[in-house]
Amino acid sequence: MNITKILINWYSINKRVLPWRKTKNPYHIWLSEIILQQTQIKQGLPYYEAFISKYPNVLSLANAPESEVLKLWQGLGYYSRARNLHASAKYIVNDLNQEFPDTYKTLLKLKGVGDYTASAIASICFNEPAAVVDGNVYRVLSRFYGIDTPINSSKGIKFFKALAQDIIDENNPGDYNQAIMEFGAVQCKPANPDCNLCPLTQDCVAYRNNNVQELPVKIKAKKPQKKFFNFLVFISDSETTVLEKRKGKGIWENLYQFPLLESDKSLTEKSIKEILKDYKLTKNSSYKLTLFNQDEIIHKLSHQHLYAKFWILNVSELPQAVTPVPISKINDYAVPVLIGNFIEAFNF
DNA sequence: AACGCGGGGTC
DNA sequence: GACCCAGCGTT
Repeated sequence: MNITKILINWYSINKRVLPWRKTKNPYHIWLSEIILQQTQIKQGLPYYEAFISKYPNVLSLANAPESEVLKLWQGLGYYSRARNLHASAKYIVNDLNQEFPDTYKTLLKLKGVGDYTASAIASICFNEPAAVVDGNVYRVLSRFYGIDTPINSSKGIKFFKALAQDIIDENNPGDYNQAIMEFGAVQCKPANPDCNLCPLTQDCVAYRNNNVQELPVKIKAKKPQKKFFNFLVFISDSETTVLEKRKGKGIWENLYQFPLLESDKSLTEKSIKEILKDYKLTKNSSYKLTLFNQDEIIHKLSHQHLYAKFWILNVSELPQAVTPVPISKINDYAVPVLIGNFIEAFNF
């Protein structure tokens, strides 16, 4: 038996029961695929349920405000996925008359849908033989065929896509695609795969060469940068605070945070007070400054390590030119996990 | 071709 | 600490 048939057989026996495996509704499949980009099933599953429940179809998603979509996405990370999901829903409703794209080529026109996601939707929903290549597929193919071309080089990306396309089951592309991914997730795992109960060992080159653990090869990422974040948590006598919407291209675009002082190194109370002189805080310029966390909170992201301090700033009135947020409404705003954890811990 | 983008998980 | 996860868009 060849690898294609073995994988499909294995999948028919071993596949996990998941809500998006009960449907071919392209809206549902699309939503699941966006949520699962760079995200494990365990983490994404509750978000899928919440989105299906709140937005049962593409029209309801398109009609929602972006702020509400981001709030529902809160905690999942890679927030451009939520913004692009929402923008694409509007595109489908406004430009495509609510008709979901049904080919690899037209699916690619959706923001946030690249080669992987277009192939997944086209194959699962529309039976188009487009091979998916995700982290699982790279691992299974690099080991089975013994290929040490780096999977994140342009050469590797092309090579593995062509290889996957070569072995796809043209008559059953959706099941084949899901089979090889599920196999990578459950059997051919990154660390300590149990090759003793693997149905592919007969022809697995890495198994024969005893270098399963060395594959796939990946060009190493550079180390994350350190950044120092000082948040100013205003609390006025009338129980209001200040949140600002993050703009620009960096992390957490369009999410909310307390006013931020970013620096190259840790700021002291003295330097915070120095900066506050320029704020013209209140009519009588009196305030009380308290550091909430004596030790910096270290928030680790893939590309940055954030060292955060939350400064509580009790004032009689908020500064001019800010929109006050009633503290009672603070949980209506989409915030990064770092901010959300603080709000929960501080308990206002 | 290289980089930025989150947060949770394993080993 | 290193690495991974149903990747994508930008430069």
